[in-house]
Amino acid sequence: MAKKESEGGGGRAQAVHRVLKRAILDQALSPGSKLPEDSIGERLGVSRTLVREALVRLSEEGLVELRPNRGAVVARPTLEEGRNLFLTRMALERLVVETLSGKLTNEQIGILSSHIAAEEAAKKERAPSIRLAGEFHTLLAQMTNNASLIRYVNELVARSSLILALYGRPHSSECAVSEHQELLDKLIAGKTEEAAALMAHHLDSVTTRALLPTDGDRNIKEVLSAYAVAEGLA
Amino acid sequence: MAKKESEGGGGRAQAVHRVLKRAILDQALSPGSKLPEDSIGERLGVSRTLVREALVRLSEEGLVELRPNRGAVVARPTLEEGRNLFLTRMALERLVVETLSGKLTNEQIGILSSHIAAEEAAKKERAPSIRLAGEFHTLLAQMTNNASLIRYVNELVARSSLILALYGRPHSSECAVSEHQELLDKLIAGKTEEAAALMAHHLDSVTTRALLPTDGDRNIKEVLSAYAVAEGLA
DNA sequence: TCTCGCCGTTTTGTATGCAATTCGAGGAGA
DNA sequence: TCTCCTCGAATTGCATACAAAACGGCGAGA
Repeated sequence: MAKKESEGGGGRAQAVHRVLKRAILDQALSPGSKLPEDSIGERLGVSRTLVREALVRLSEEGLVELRPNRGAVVARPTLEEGRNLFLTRMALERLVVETLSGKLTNEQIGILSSHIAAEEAAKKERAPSIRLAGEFHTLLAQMTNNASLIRYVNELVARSSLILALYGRPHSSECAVSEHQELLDKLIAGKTEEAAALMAHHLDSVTTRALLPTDGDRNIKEVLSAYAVAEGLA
Repeated sequence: MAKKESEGGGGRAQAVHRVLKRAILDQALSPGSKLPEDSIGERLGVSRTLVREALVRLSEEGLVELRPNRGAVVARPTLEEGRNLFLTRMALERLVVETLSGKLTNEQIGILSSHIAAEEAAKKERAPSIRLAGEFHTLLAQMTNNASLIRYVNELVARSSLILALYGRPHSSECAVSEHQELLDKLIAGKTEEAAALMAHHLDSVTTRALLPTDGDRNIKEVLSAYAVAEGLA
């Protein structure tokens, strides 16, 4: 009845995919890191074939960049891409909110509440709090039962971690836990427009708080990189 | 200056991907068709490795279903998935409209106008008119310069073709050309809300015109399939 | 000292081979 | 006649082998 191999959907290729994705989202592999097929395969005990498949998947999700003949690296979204990504995220999460408003079951409310509690508890540790904050959004999406919506929100949330890793202020809480609680309250009360506005504000505050680089050197690097890509200089 | 090999981004894997995608969107490969790795590879003059990579990509885009150990088939979205997909599409295309409203350049207007003219000209032929109608939407998305938005709209438009292939009425024009023209007018005039409403109506009319099966047997099959998946009977 | 180009090393691109799994036909038993 | 089992054929899962391309160091020339 129970499957072996640490559960998971299907074959080992999926497993490799999950491992890499997790490592990227935990920032164990930070943006720009090289992802050589053979060393990854050696470390994970699989052949390059499977690693390659996982890398293709990750590139489709926008988490890694596949440079022809030059290997894969963890994606390094530009500031501009980051802003656009949050715009897209807002459009989709608005749909999430509209779909869920006033329709949450008690069970769902319980799940969300305890998740918020977990966020509160982990507020001090940076890595888990980032992950939990993202999970709140994917959890909401999940509850819509809309497959494409779920997939895209998941993807965008994952990529948001990359953005925040690159451009986020070190000590700002990316998602204020209280905002999650407020949002949940509005959703329960069925106040769709207020909930949507709150979600918009929530995401917007993340972008303005995080995307405007605070310290000069980061700023300079970013400015230069924008020019560099425009000139094809990597 | 000009690249060889029928253009295209990069390696042959991408080429295989494009070929299959095109074939699926043209309905030369209809939903449910088997996609055996070796026969495809043989036909295209590449090895199974490359075909496999292309299939993985297509499955990430939702165009093919990858059944472990049982091969790949062209995706056969359910009616429910279709409805959800159009909901997601609406949310994203609303963002497209909001982004573009009042900001189209003359060059862009020209491109869109001549595209609409092409749609008008091809109105009689079924396959090209479906493709052109989709391209109008991807063209709009393209003009937002928002990479993630572009990607998702592209994907959703492509999958919409599958939905329409499965559930569309044979003789309804899926996208009324006149609606495209109206939408363009509103965009040029900068009437954002009217344009958004028009886009919503446009997509909604597609779903209601097309997604409600007209003939009884199709209806029955679909109803049964919903129950079947719920029971795990494929 | 700086730049450019050559060549060995490393890494990717792709084909192929073998093991494992699934599918389907045909036959035995009821 | 219908069901179930068995076995061969076809297909996928995965590893490996080889060719091609990119990276990096070294030395020649300015």
